[in-house]
Amino acid sequence: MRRGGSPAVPGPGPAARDTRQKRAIRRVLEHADRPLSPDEILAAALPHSEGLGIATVYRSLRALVDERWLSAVEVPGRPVLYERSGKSHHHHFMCDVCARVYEIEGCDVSATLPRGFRARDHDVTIYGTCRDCSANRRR
Amino acid sequence: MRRGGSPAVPGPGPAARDTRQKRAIRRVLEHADRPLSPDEILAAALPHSEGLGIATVYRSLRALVDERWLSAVEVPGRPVLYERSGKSHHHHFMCDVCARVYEIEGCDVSATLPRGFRARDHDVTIYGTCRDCSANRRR
DNA sequence: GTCAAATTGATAACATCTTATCATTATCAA
DNA sequence: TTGATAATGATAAGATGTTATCAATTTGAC
Repeated sequence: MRRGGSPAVPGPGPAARDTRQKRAIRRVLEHADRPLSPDEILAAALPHSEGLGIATVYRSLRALVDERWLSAVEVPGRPVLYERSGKSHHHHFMCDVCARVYEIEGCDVSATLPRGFRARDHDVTIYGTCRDCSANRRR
Repeated sequence: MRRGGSPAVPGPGPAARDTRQKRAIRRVLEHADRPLSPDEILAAALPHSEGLGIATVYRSLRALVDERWLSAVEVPGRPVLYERSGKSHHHHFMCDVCARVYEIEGCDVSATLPRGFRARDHDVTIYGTCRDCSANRRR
């Protein structure tokens, strides 16, 4: 059970200050109900931190991933998304219409690999129409 | 069973010539045992068509996808790969070591989607170590 | 063989996403 | 409050993948 008290890096590093920007970004990610892109995170955090810049978002995301507070979610054909670490095993649903990515639970995968292949992990992405977009289209 | 005699575009377009370059590219894809990236296709086709350029590879790939001779395969965090169309339903395995992508058959997925979500398709990507890399590492 | 025009290859230009730079500002231990 | 310095924001620069440009070449109907 790899958890890493401190990041894999040597020393504990410099100070690490608690800023309005980082608080806003963490806040957004704590309350997100789906993985978010850096742009979405910026947009959602701006109201809590006027003037927040995209560079700070990227910097904070990198730091939060390093300290394992965040996990990167990669979906085919989209930029990397971010979600809180430590969630139970789950997969993702990408809406054809709005391109948002949702988490889905209870997904079973069974595969037989060729001789000599060893599996370490897997991703499942389901494509379709999300609830909002189904409703808006009335069909 | 959508097959499209002619591409979704209006007219049948201009001539369409049979060139050494296109033949080389089609040949590579016909004999590939896994989805290939544009760079891999260029490298594999070069011996059959000296001086072949990457621009021609991209042009040809686009044309072949348009006429449904090729399908694009998207894997998280990698450039788009291409494989022959018309293969039976299958998924992909990406090697952690060499980053090559293989096709795998016989993969079952079952998921329960939230109310209002409708699935249209799905992708499964399994990560691990391929046969070559397992063998080379002797462990 | 001719020749209009499709195709090619080299490369510049784009698109997109991410990181580096640096002057300015904010943090927080003392 | 002070002050060393971490952090920020604007933006340039980088990385990567793909497309456009255009002169030169190749194709193929005649």
